[in-house]
Order: sequence, then structure tokens, then C-alpha cells
Amino acid sequence: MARHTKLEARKEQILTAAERIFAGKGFADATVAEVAREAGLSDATIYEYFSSKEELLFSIPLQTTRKAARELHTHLDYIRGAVNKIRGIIYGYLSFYQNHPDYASVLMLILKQNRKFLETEAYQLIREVSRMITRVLEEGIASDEFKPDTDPYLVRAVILGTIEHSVVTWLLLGRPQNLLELADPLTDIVIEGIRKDKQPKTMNFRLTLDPVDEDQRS
Amino acid sequence: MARHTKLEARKEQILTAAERIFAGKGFADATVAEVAREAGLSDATIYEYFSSKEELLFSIPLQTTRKAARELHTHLDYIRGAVNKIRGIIYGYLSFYQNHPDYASVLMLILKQNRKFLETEAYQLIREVSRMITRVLEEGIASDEFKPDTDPYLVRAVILGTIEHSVVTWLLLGRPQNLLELADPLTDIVIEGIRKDKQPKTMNFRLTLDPVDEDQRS
Amino acid sequence: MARHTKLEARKEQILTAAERIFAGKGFADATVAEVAREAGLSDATIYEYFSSKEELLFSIPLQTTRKAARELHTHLDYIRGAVNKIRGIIYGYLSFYQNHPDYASVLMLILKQNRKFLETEAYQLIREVSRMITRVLEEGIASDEFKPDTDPYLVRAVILGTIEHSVVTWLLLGRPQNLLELADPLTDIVIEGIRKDKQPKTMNFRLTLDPVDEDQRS
Amino acid sequence: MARHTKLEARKEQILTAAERIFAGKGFADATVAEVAREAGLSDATIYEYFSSKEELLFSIPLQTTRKAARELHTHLDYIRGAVNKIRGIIYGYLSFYQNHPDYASVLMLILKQNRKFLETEAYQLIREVSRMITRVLEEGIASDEFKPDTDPYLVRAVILGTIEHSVVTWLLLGRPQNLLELADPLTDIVIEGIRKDKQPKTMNFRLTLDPVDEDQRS
DNA sequence: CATGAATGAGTGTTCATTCAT
DNA sequence: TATGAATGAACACTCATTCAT
Repeated sequence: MARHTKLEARKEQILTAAERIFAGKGFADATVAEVAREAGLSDATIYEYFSSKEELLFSIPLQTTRKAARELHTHLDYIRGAVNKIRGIIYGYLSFYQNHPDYASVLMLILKQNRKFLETEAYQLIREVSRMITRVLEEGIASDEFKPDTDPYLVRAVILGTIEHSVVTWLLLGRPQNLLELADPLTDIVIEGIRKDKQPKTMNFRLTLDPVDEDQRS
Repeated sequence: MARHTKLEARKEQILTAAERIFAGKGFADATVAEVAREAGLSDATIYEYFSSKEELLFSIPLQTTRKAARELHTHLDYIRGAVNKIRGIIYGYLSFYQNHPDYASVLMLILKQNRKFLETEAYQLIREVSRMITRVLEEGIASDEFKPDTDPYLVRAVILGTIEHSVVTWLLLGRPQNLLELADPLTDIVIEGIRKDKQPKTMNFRLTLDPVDEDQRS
Repeated sequence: MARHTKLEARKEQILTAAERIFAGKGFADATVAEVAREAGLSDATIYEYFSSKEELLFSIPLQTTRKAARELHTHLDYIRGAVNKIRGIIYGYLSFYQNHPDYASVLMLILKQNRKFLETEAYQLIREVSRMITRVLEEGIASDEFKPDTDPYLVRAVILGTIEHSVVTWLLLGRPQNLLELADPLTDIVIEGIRKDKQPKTMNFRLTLDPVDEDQRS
Repeated sequence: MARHTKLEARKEQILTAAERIFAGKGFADATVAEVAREAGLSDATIYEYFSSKEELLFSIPLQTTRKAARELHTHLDYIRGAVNKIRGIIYGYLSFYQNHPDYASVLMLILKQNRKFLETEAYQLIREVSRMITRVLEEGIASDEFKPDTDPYLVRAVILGTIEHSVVTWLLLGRPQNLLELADPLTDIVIEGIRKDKQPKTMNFRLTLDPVDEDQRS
């Protein structure tokens, strides 16, 4: 699909090395020399492909985010109903971070708090992905699945905030071992918090009509 | 109350300066010389009070967190009911960050992603404060205000994650202008997500029994 | 004997501390603060008695050398003969260093290679003491104990050089354990090297004249 | 012979500069920047070749000592007899220091009193060279040139100590102008001090028998 | 393309020294 | 006297970045 020129291959090789190194030591404590060593190249070569250490950092999320966004889109196409889509999104985020811990580290511990990152193409991409959440929420409001006064931005903050907080805890403290186990409970809380019609999941009524004697009627 | 020795006063003076500088330029980009200048002292004097730039950083949250924890405790003592306490905690966090933007910056953008910070006294203090949330949640479960299968740790992650996410957005993008306006809606979503007795407020059933023809019965 | 004013007492207290600290860590690696701590005083107090770290260093040998010089003189007054005096001097030096290892350290490892020390009063004192050696050597030449072509300066270099070399080895490598065991062999070599009349110690001649018969004469 | 890679050439260039600077100002007072300037390089470049200022210092004697050791060996191969070899060694040391005053300065005034230097490869090399002296002395004892009770270690201390003392005096006071003039007198003293057979060279007896009157006999 | 070699620019940290109290 | 407090002046060392080959 994506044609891999030689140049692209080298770039990826460097980005993978950078991701690993930055994830391991943080941006400030990592040196370009280390990245070069990890990539099996010389320092100078890094600069043939990226103009600065910072550009190298900001380039890390580009490919990865694109791929993740594409995957998420694909999955969502198969899902019907806003509730299920929310669940799918939450699951998608968590499983992605779980499977890409180095990337998660770079994004959560380095990029997310970098002012300059906000002006980056990669950041725009990430925002776009997150816009999917508000879109689904709006869908759900329109379709009467969610309460009409639901604030999509706040709910998105709840979803992303919880995920981010959990990923950071997972990265730094190793808890929980498996991020995915958060997906369902988190979805439940969020959905429960905004669902219009609350009975469904947990409440089942069985209505039985028994014939009665006329006599017994009062 | 707290006796302010001369030494303590100097330390605070330096910490305030450091907080401002670190908040403004990040830890790596700030120099000890800048902090010293901001504090109206010489570089060397900084080192009379803190053994390294990093120790200076890690000392910032100590006082502040202590004070915040005390305040929060006081407030909570006046509140009855787990729901109201959760609202109070959320409000407390948000108003604190709102009123201490430099501190918020240092904590959210610098310390929260620092592995070494986790081994710090200040971090322990912060954890203790956050344990208040799980405690209140457990109270709420015990008092039947919250669903018995509520996971206090997840809910805490929801609360803190949302707050953190919002504070970071507020710091970096300036949105929303007023953090406090998030307090109520966030509380509502969370509470709604874990409240035990759901029907009262929103659910109404109407049962209609229509007479049926005998013939139509299968 | 020497009246000890309060000032003198304090100076000595500081000098003793300095001697110990400098001996232990070298001059460059020792700090004035450490000396002060060792002396049980504050940094600033050191400067009430010595104008600089260097002056403090250069002051160390003053008292000690004076005392050592006096002692050596006293001893030599009791000794007759240049050979015995040389032996006494060698013994005096070695036993002094042996009994004052910290002082030996400071002198041998710090002061001896310091250009500025050469312009010091203490250095002049040390030279004076060493002049005793040449004086004794000249005495010995005059009294026909030593060869007339003996070069007193070279011989002094031999004596002091060997002592210094041995003291340094003793300080740094701990060999030999007891410096004094070098005194006699060193003396022997030196004396042997410059003694005029060489037979004494090991050669004895007996000349016997027997009466002879006239007849037996050829 | 010794292949000079570019790297080796640069190292030598830096070492030469360092030798000059350290000799001139001492180790503590010299800055890496000065060494760099002397070498016509930048500070940073120094650190491409030596990991620290101290390593730079300790690297100075390596090449030089190797060369000196090789030369000395060569010379000694041409000399027969322990006495002559001792003379050759003394001469070798003195002429080497005379011809390499900067090196002599670094070795005598900086390295010789550095505890860490003792753990250095270069120091081992220097010890090895000095072991040559004891070896020759033992040879001389075995060949009956020297007294059987000669202590080779003491004699070595005499030789090296005198040389060191004289070199230091020469470096600091400029006396004597020409170190080499010490070679013969020093050798003579030492040899005289340990030589086995003492009469030949210096003792002449004249025995005169005068006829005496019988009457005068007691 | 790749890199060996070089460096400019910068900074945390130390410490001897001062001086008001 | 003694010192607590402050600092000026240095310096070793690092590293992102460049460029000739």
C-alpha cells in the first residue's frame, strides 16, 4: 500500500530507534548519539534525515498515528450504535497503547506536555482522531442514545483523560498489568453517565399475566 | 502557626521563583541562573538551600501539596454524603489548579511524567491526597449511595484523569477559560455512572393492559 | 617555654586540623570548610587567623620545623665526630617523619613541589636545617674523616633524596613499615662512599717484625 | 616503526600540549581550555580523545616512558659489568630528564605525589624500569662486584632518591645548570659505598724498615 | 549516502572568600 | 571573637550540530 522508498525505510529505522531510546530515557536525557547507535548509524546520518533532535521527536507519531487512525476507522465501520462505537474507540485506544508501549511512553510522557508539539502536523492528526469521539457522541445524542444535554467535549475529556491517566500509571507503575481490562468498566461508567434510557443492561422485567378468576377481582 | 524560620523563608522564596521559571520554560530549558535571578539571589545561594537543580524541582510540590491537602480535608469535614464529597473533591482540585497555574504547570507538565519523582516524598503526599477519593468512594458504596460493584480505583482514574486532561488543555490551549465550570458536569457524569438507585429521577413506567380476544391467544 | 597566647593556641588548633585534612586528601581536594569542621570552627573563623587557604598551607611547617630543628641541634651537640653526626642527622630526619606522618605527607606530597613554597619563611627554615648537613660534611672533610674531594652538596642530595624517596614510598605504599630501619644501612652506604680511611671497619693488619739471622740475608 | 594512525597523532599533539601546560602551571592551576588552546584545538576535542582532565594527565607518561625504557635497555645491552651498568643507568635517567624538562616537571612535581597515579598503567611501566636497577645490583652482588650484604632496594632508593631530589632542585631552583655533571660523582659515591674490593684503587702502603740499634729495643 | 572529526555554546556546580551582625 | 549567609568567579564536561571527504 504505502510505497516504501529507501528513504522512507531509513526514516522508519531511525524513528523506531528514537522511539525506543526516548521511551527509555526521556527526551532530555537521551542523546542523538544513542539513537544513532541504536539505529546502527552514525550521528551525522541522523541529520541527513531529520533536521534536528526535536524534529526527530515530533516525527515519531506521524506514521504511527496515521496507521492507528486508519485501523480505528476500519473497526468503527463495522460497528452500529453510538454506545458500541464508544466502546470500540475506548478499546481501540487502550489496545493500541498496550501494543505500543514505547510509543505510548513517548506520547504520554514526552509529547503531551510539549508546547511546541501542539503546532505539529502529528498533533493535528491526533486531534483529528480524537474528534471521532465527539462525532460519535453527537451521533448518539442525535439518535437519542445519549442524553440531549450531554457535553461531547467534556465526555471526550473523561474518556481521553481516564485513558491517559491509566496509561501513564501503567507505564510508570506497571498497574494494571493489562490495560484492556479497563475497557469495559470504563465504557460502562461513561455510558451509564450519559445514557438516556437507563434500564437496558441491568434491568430485566418479566411481566406475567395470569388468568384470574372473576371472583377474585375486587 | 507554621513558624517561619529565616531558612524556611528563603527556601520558599527560591521555590516560588523556581515554580515560576520552570512553569514558563520547562525544566530542561530553564537554568539555575534564571531561577536565581528571579529570586533576586546568586546561583551559588540556590545551592546553599538545595543540593541540585533536580532537588529544587522536587521540592516545589512539598509545601503546596501539604497546604492543599489540609484545605481539602477541612472542606470535606463540612460535607455530608459521598456524592457531595466527590463533588467537593472535584471542585477542590479544579479550584486549586485554577488558582495556582504555575504550580499546575510544574506538576502536570514536568513532574507527572518524571520517573524519579515517583520516589519522592512529595509524590507520596500527592498519592495520599488522592487516596481520599477512593476512601470516599468506598464510603459511598458502603452507604449504598454507589453501586456495589463500583471499582474505586477506576472511578478515581476517571476523576483524576479527566481533571488532569482538562488542566493540561487549559494550560496549553487556554480552554476552558474557567476550569471550575467543569466541576458540576464532571461530577454529574461520574455520579450518574456509579449511582445505585437510578430509577427515581428519570424512569417512569406505564403499564397498560388491554383486553384481548380469546381467539387471538396462541 | 614558648608562651602560648590564646591566639597562638587557636592557630595551632587550626593548623593541626589543616595538617590532618591536607594530608588525607591533598591540598586541591581539601576544602576550607572541611578544615574548619575538623577544627570545630566555622569557615569564616579560619580567615580570622589565616588570610587564605594557601597561607594556611604554608603555615603548617613553621612551628613543626622550628621544633624539629631545635631538637636536632640538641642531639647533635652530644655527638662527636662527623660520621656519628651524619648518622644522627639521618636518624633524626627519619624518626621525625615516622612520628609525624601527617606532617610528612603535607611536606613531601604537597609542599615540596610547590613553587610558591620556595619563597616562604618556612622553606627558609627547612633549608637552614638542611644546611646542617653540609656543615657537618665540611667538618668531616676538614677533620680528615671524609675524602677531601667530597662534594657536600651532592652528598646532601644523596642523604635528603634517599630520605625523601623513602618517606614518599612509605606514605604511599606503606613500605617499609618502619622507616628507622633505613637509618643505619643508609648511613653506612653514604659514609662508605665518602670516608677517607677505608680500612677501619673490616681490615686489620698486624705487622710483625721478627729478628733475622745475618746469615739468612741474601 | 610505530604506525602513527591519525588518532595517535592527535593524541600525541594533545599530550604534548598538556605536558607543556601542566609543567608550566601545575595540574590544578591549568585549565583544559589552556591545553586545548596550546594544542590548537577546542576544549571539546580534547574530550574526544581523553575522557577527563585526569586521564589526560595520567596518559602523559605512557609514550614517553615506553620510549625511555626502550632506549635505556638498548644502551645497557652494550655495557658490561654491573658498575658500568649502574653508571649507565644513572646517566640515562639524568640525561633523559635534562632533555625532557616538561616531562620531568609533570612527573616529579605532579604525578609522583598522586595516589591515584599509583594505580595507573604508566606507573607500572615506571616501576618496571626502576626494577632494572635492582636487577643490575643483584647481578653485581652475584659477580662479586658488590658487597654481598648490599640491599638492592636501599641502593635503588639512594640512586632514584638522589636523582629525583636533584631533578626537583634543578627544576625549581635551576641548580645545577647541567644535571649530567651529577652522573659521575653520584655513581662514584654509590659504587664506593657498595663495592666489595676496596683496596686496589685507592690504598697504597709504603713500608719502610729502618735499621735500629739493638740498644734501643725494649 | 554515510560518516569521522571537530566544535560552539552552554550550564550545573563548587568553593574560597567576604562581611554584617 | 565568631559566624551565618551570601556570592563572584571559575571550570570541567556535554552534546547537538556541521561539513569535508
